[in-house]
Amino acid sequence: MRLYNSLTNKKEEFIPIEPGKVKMYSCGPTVYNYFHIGNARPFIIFDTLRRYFEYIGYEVSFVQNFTDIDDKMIKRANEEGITVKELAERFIGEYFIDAKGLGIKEATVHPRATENIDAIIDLIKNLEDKGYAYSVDGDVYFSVKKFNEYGKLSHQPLENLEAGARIDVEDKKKDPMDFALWKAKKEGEPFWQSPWGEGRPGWHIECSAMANKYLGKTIDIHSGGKDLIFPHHENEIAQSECANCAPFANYWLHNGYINVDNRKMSKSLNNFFTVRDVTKEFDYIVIRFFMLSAHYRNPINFSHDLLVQAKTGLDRIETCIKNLEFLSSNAKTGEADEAVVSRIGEFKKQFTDAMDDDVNTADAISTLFDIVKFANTTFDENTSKGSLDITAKLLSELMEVLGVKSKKENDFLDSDIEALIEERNNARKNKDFARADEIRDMLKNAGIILEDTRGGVKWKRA
RNA sequence: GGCGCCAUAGCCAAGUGGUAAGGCAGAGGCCUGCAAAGCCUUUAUCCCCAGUUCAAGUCUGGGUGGCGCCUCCA
Repeated sequence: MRLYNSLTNKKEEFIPIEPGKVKMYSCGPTVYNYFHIGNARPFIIFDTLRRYFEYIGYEVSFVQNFTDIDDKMIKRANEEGITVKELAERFIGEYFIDAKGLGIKEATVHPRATENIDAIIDLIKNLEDKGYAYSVDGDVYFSVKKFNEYGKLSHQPLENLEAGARIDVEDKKKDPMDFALWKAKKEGEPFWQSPWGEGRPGWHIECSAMANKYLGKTIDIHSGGKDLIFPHHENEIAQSECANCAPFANYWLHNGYINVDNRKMSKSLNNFFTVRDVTKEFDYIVIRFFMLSAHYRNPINFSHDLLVQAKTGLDRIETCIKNLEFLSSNAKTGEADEAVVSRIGEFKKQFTDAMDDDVNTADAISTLFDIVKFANTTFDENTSKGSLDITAKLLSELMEVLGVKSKKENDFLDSDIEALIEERNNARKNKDFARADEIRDMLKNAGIILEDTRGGVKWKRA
């Protein structure tokens, strides 16, 4: 398996620290709002990578944090007139609702910054002891100049980064590039006791502390959106490597942006759509399928039309699985055809080759369509049950790896539906097409689609 | 100013130097009580210029256009 490593700007063969195991850390949301489509991309992409690792037999430890204390949290909580903790509880709950809908598996651990203050303080103390950090009036800063590899992820020499650095008048930093590890308490803000007095952690330090605590000094893969490369990930590297005297992450993976009208979707540009809003019109799983339809490092435009396209494409695959199940239920029992078994093996390889190539989900999805085409053109009511079943199984399995397998339900009981279909069949036999269409329309309105085929009537939930 | 990314059909999108996957949409046809689903046929020389090579969408150089990071941001 080859992965594009932002650290080296190259695709590299993935070699885990421990054979058969993968330790992944992915930056999670700041829980002050519903997350938007742009936020969703890394969640979906790296969940897909995680699923794929599991599919090919790896044991994955996947850590994704919640940032539940920072400036944005405090601001929003004040606006809402609730505590930061209440705000966090609320949006962590909302996160899980959307994440579940999007097929994002729960991480092995979802640590929260506020529940790991001890680990954060220990890490800062460690840095201070080693001379990488200094305190001023209850603030603690990391001294960037002490880490001579600073800039290795963003591939920028320190001078270049400095050129753009903003110097705050109030700042107590010794150097404009230095960043806060710990912030002294301000009036009305949540705080914790520390060796430097009452205060709260800076943003970057939490990821270093939690990655270290839950995964160890060196992890296999650290991932997040491209916009986290600088300064967030650069700072994480500095903190972790100075504290541990060990490489922080062997592979750094970064996804491209979601654009709207070719501009980056972001909160500051205020051109974002929350996932929750989009689900008013499209299924969660359509959003996921849309995301996976392009390579994760490329930018993708977000638009209504593209979601419609995604939905239509996804329907084609789902319909195929339905059709295979239908044929199978009526098939004369039989062993799978040798030729089919062999084709299935080829398709599976085609899929894994695509995924092995830096998680090329767009190519992997084209394999699904190839299987659909194969099934649609070669199978009919004379096909053996075995052949139909292994094909349906592979399709379902690969859909599951991509996390785009939908579970549709509605209020109708299967037995009710079957009874109505029976009634309609009788009407059709008697050429009472008016009644037949009436039943079909009624079911359609309830989200059940009927199809008349040579083998009988097929139905599916829309 | 520094660093970097992208440019493939109406839309989306893959593509290890050897003569352009796949999906969506459109057109025509088959099947069909109608519908749905499906099938068949049909739609590109890969932004421009120059170069390397027997051979380039794929490498090199130069343009043009779009975007991003350098400041909170997935």
